[in-house]
Amino acid sequence: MAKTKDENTENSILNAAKNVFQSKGMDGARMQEIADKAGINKAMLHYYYRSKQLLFEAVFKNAFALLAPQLNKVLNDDSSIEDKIRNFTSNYISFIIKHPYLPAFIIQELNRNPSFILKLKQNKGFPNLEKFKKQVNLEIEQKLIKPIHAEQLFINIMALNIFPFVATPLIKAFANINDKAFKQLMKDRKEEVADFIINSIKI
Amino acid sequence: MAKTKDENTENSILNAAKNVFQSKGMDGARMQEIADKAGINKAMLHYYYRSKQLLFEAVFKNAFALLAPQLNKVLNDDSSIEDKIRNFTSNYISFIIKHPYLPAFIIQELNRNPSFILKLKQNKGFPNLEKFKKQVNLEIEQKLIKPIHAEQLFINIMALNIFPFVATPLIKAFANINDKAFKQLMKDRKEEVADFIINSIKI
DNA sequence: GTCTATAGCCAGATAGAC
DNA sequence: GTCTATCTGGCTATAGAC
Repeated sequence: MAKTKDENTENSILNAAKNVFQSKGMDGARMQEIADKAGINKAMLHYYYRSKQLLFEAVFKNAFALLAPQLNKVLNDDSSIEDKIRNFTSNYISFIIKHPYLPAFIIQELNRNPSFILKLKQNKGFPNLEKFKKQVNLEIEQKLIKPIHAEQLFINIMALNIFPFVATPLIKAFANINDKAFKQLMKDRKEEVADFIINSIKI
Repeated sequence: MAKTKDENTENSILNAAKNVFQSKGMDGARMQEIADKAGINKAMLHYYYRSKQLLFEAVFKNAFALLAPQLNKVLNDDSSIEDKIRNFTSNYISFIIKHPYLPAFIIQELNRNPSFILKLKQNKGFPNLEKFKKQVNLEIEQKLIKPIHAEQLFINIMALNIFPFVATPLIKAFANINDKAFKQLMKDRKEEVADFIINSIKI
């Protein structure tokens, strides 16, 4: 419907497709709705992207390409584990507040088709734990942090940062809070999550 | 296909529907596949459950009814916060290892249709944070644990326990591990997650 | 490049025999 | 209760005019 500021048709399609696919998923999305949101005709979708599958893949790859660099930041820079956790948590939650559908979308579609990630792993920017592992083990040796498996620490960081944005309706229902209160909780987490993790591992 | 030990048709349908809906989701599921898995005809599905929507709701409610008591355990018994966290973490991860699709299914379908949870909230067994909040605040006052908002602690407990089972393909790819190694990591988490949380909050 | 019209298929639901 | 056959609608995709 709204053309916002997409210069060309191809871009307005991709933008509309992003909205529809990320909220409805591949199976729930309808080409007609994407066409309507892009303000063009259904036939144009096929003219530019050949098929629903290919349009979906374009959206998915874009979404993943936004997420991956955020992770690489925590995995591959040279700051201390503590600084990494603080920076990552703050940056990442800010990032997701701007793209709230993104993590649930990626997770849902990977669960639907796990082999999809094999293609992504080919890319050289694909996140990798090797450097992070060495650093964790080094800081344990230096008695800077308590013993912990790097994989478990990594899972914990991911979980604490991402989960609330994936399970939003569940959390709002259990905590019995409205949208405004939920958003405030998420803002607070920018610092609270980092403190929580660091409290747990620092000596 | 396999009838396992479903006495009657209705049950074998529900069981087949559970498998298909939980792995494909509402939109991706096909009535034909459910019929095949139940070893009966497509028309029978409608005879017993009238529509795809109603069959789905039966599956969803069953799934949620399995999950809720697990949460109520941590929220409403009288043990200390520390004991609750240890018990919950161990029990919950054991539970999900037996039902690996369950959390992703519930979260995905609630994201697809968030208003669905309003109906669930009517049920008297629906998890509620009030008692847990009071207990957290009391233990903070008694200097047993560090100051933390009960909602944030609750989110953290949920996140650390549930997230890896929701984002399994992502974690396996990032950590570059196979299925066997992943399962071992999850078993280890039965104790590691509780230690991680308690380390963070205890004084 | 953009549109209308329609082909072709597939899935959910129903009718009706047994 | 269980089946086969079929209706009906909706969806992706394409043909073809402009």
